Amino acid sequence: MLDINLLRGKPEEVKKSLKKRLLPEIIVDNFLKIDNKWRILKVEVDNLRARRNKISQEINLAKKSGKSINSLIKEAKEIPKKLLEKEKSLEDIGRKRLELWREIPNIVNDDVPAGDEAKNKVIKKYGVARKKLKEGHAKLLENLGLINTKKASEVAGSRFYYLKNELVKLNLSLINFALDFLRKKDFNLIQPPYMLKKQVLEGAVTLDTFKDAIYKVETEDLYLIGTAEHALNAYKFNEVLSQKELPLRLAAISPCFRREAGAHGKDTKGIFRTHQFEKVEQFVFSKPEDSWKEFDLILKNSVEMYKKLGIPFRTVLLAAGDTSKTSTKTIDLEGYYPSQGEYRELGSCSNCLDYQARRSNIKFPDKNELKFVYTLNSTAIATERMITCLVENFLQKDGSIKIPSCLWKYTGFKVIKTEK
RNA sequence: GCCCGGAUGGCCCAGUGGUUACGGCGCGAGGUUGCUAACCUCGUUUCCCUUGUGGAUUCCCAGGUUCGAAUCCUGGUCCGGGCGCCA
Repeated sequence: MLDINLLRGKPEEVKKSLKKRLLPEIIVDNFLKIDNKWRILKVEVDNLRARRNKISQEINLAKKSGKSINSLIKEAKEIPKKLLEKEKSLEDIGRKRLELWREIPNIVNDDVPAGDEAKNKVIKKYGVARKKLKEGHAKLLENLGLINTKKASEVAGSRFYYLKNELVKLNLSLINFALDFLRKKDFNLIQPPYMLKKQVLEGAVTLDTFKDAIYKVETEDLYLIGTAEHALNAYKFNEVLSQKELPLRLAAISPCFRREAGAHGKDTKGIFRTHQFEKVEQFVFSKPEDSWKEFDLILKNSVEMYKKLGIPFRTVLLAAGDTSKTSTKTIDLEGYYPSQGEYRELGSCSNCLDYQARRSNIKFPDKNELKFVYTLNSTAIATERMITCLVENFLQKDGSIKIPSCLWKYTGFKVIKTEK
């Protein structure tokens, strides 16, 4: 969430950002209205509490000096009644206020273009996107006997899959490649919890993500993570980090679970968009002044890995309307898909400033005050998604699939052959 | 799943119903001296307002009892120990 002083002091700045995101500016006024109400009520409640505390002290003093306390007690007994009512409405309004506050998205950075995804800006292209293909990854993998989505949808529903044989190894190889790569860059490797408590997950995501993307575990107060980012942000939930441990760079491997509620009919074939996939994720807790340096670092890591894999891809600065609510600026990495003649998202790199840290209460000491840290995240490799891109780009004339050389030591094979 | 014990400021730790939660370490600002450092003073939860010698809030979380709760009661979470179950 945003700094309360920014909301109160410079609401026009927040509105400007909302406009760039194509979101209604009125939510700022709605928040400020209720914030105002809350402040007035808070003063009333505080005053009543002050009176109560004072009388309690007087009772204590009178008792010690042996004076009569009956009349004092009588007055004191009146206060809780009045308080109860006021406290109740303070709480109700406070809850509503927090809800509205949390739904105001992060301020987008100055260089982020206004508008929807049509305004996304290509930054740089890597490799050559020239190959053409009739069949997409889904058909290719099925023909090779490497996936079975039919059985998966029968037993689990649409957007599930069975990976088979060499594809299982390829998937694990991508994971190991990414983990080794980041370990060499001194990232701390993490295998996090795959479920989180509601309160903790709310520290990383806004309500719309909750609604469309997150699975609830029915028997517990737990939710399946949609990405390791959630669990990595949670790694320091409610903590004060020391100056020394910043920047704290983490790389996690986890499955990701997504309901894809808002994506009906899109990318329904194969393993491009699924309810469950593996991803290696980079996450950084940083001091404010270092955050853009860290942003460049994790973006560069992702770019380097994609280069080693040898796929054609590009980096794209997302327009405000396409940037997630927690992020101030996001750069997507998009791989080229010969079957579609298009670039599609493989991962993204975001700077969330103190937006998540404020929600999750993660601070560090600076001078004689505690400040919120900045958080950043970037996809290293979302492996199933990456596989779809690899197979389309590395399909050979005889129907076999070439494996990038950086993966050989993990796969143990250099090509996936056609025979089943 | 059952029984027992625990959770207090950034960290460690004291505090069995009553004014301002004790002390140590760390950190920050300022200062003193014999300057590879020692010591002293002040500060170090969050929020609100009329910005000052102001008020509220804060002892794992949510309720409750009370004029008043870190302290008593109920429920929960997590940590440690014991028993049970288990891949």
